[in-house]
Amino acid sequence: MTLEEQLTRQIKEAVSNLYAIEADDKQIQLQKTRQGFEGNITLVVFPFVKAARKSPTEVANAIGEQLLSAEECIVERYNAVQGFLNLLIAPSYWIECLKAIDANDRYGCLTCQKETEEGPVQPLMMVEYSSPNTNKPLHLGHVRNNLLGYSIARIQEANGWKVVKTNIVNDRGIHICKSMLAWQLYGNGETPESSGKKGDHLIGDYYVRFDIEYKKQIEELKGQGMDEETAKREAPLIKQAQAMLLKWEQGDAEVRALWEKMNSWVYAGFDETYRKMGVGFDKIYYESQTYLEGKKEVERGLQEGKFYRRADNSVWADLTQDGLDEKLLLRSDGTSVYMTQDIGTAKLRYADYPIDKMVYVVGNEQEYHFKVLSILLDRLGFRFGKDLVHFSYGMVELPNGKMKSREGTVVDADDLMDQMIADAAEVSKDKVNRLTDITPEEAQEIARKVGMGALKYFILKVDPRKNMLFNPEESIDFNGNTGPFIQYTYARICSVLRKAGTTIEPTLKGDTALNEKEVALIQRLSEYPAIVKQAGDEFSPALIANYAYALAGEFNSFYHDYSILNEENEKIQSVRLLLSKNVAKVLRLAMWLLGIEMPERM
RNA sequence: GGUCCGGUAGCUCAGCUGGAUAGAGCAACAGCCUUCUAAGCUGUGGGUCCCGGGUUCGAAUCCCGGCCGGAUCACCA
Repeated sequence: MTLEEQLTRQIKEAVSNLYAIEADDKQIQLQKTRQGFEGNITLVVFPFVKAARKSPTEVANAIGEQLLSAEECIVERYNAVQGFLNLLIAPSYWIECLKAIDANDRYGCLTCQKETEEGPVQPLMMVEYSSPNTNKPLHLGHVRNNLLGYSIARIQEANGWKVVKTNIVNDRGIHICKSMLAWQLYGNGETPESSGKKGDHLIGDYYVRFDIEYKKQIEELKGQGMDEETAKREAPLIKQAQAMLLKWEQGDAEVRALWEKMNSWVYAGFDETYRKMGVGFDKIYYESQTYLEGKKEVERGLQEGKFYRRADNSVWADLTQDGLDEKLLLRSDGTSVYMTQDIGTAKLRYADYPIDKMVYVVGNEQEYHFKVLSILLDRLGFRFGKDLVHFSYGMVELPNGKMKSREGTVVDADDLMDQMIADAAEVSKDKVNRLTDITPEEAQEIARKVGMGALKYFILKVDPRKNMLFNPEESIDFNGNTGPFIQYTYARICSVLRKAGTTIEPTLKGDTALNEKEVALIQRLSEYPAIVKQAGDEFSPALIANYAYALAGEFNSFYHDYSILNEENEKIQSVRLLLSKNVAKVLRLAMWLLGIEMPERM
């Protein structure tokens, strides 16, 4: 039972005795005691003042007295300030609390079950993230997506779900044809080997090239007196790309061979990026393998009168009843669009897995798309349509606005990661006073963990729903509210524990004295499971990050003020060791949920 | 124009399911390493919580109306 639960029960009893108030949980408002007041936890008594017909202070004092005389009293002292009843919890409670935390290696991991005919089972959540297009390398926007998706998967696992991480690779479509066409026209047979470029970067360069040449053609046509709209439609390059897409859908051998070759280059590049980022998937879907299923579903919907065909042969869904527009599902030339593919992918996924909850980690720019997808799936008779969750996160913006691949104003994922690791290596070079016995390989490994930790934390600490700013001119910090700060705290504890040597047995007695900072730390540790729960409910890695920062900060303050290894009182030393060990454990568990590795030395 | 999201210190962000004196980090300034790792700790300065109403014992937080910024409403994905 948590502290809050115990107190809630006792407070209910108290107000019932005192004022005959039958309080519900919502009225029992407990919060952490504010700095500057004595106490650990505070009851807000305003909700009882009216019914009690007493002043707030009187009510607070009366409840305080009741808590002191309660059976299994855990309150040592109390003080009442206006309507706030500050409670100081007895040290023996905190010692027991610490022992319980120590005994649990999977502290903070919750269980979750759903009832079935065969008994309770773990429910399954599928998390889709990353979802790259195979026409360009990953950039910082994708990094946010990948880190969020991966972290969300781990957080939901900690909340008791069975999680299947999935990736839908957008490996076909007009944008892919643009890269292919540009390579065909201007590439002179260039390959990753011949150019020394990573495959995804090579392809990305041709995607940019297409746009440059296309724009030239548009300008030319406009110079001949054509209006912009027509020029965009009539430019030879776009017509060629459309023709190529049509050929692709018709299975043209030559186009397919080119497509296979170029995609294989991209996948080799992506694999490297994912490995460096430390993310992975349990099941990968390719749109080239799901779009036909989508087309079939659209055809079915058409036959069942749920969609309609226009005179130009294109197929549409009328969503005006749902307050939305009309949505294209198949182009007039019969080729499929994004929506078509997503319908097919969804169907296949539900056929492959007993999904209880489907989560799409996709940017907030696609909110309309998922609203429509949900309605379309529902209309097609899929029970899961209504339940899909679009985990909509904000954009990463640069000081001069949004990133645009075609315009080359992107922060490349590979470059950024390399830069972070190089910066970390540079910083640790200055830390000459320690780690003298370390090999260059170990040093590099630490730099990798620290650099990636800085990057991941930088991104994940921000509320995922909000847009965030990245300034390439300013390197990501290694001091203050950062990943390395937390890693450093962890490394320091590891160092202390190494020097303490012997394994620490939790043989603590309830009468051990605790200082304020020790109590604050234990209390902070005790909050962790609730944070994990909340992070799961709200899909927010940021809550975990902020928690870890607060915990590390409190530990650093404690570490500064009190010695652990030089403490002469054995009882006190063993409490401090046990406390340190568990702070390290929770930091590691929390950072694990963010996908951040923790170096034991740095 | 419709819909959605945001606006908190010079900058980047917490806090937002209503509670005490609105918090961190960075940047600036001042201290702390013969003592468990100074990627640390301590302190100083810095705020019309976009504006105006309303609800309430109490509003950065909830409601309404503005202002500003972003996203979206494609035979793009």
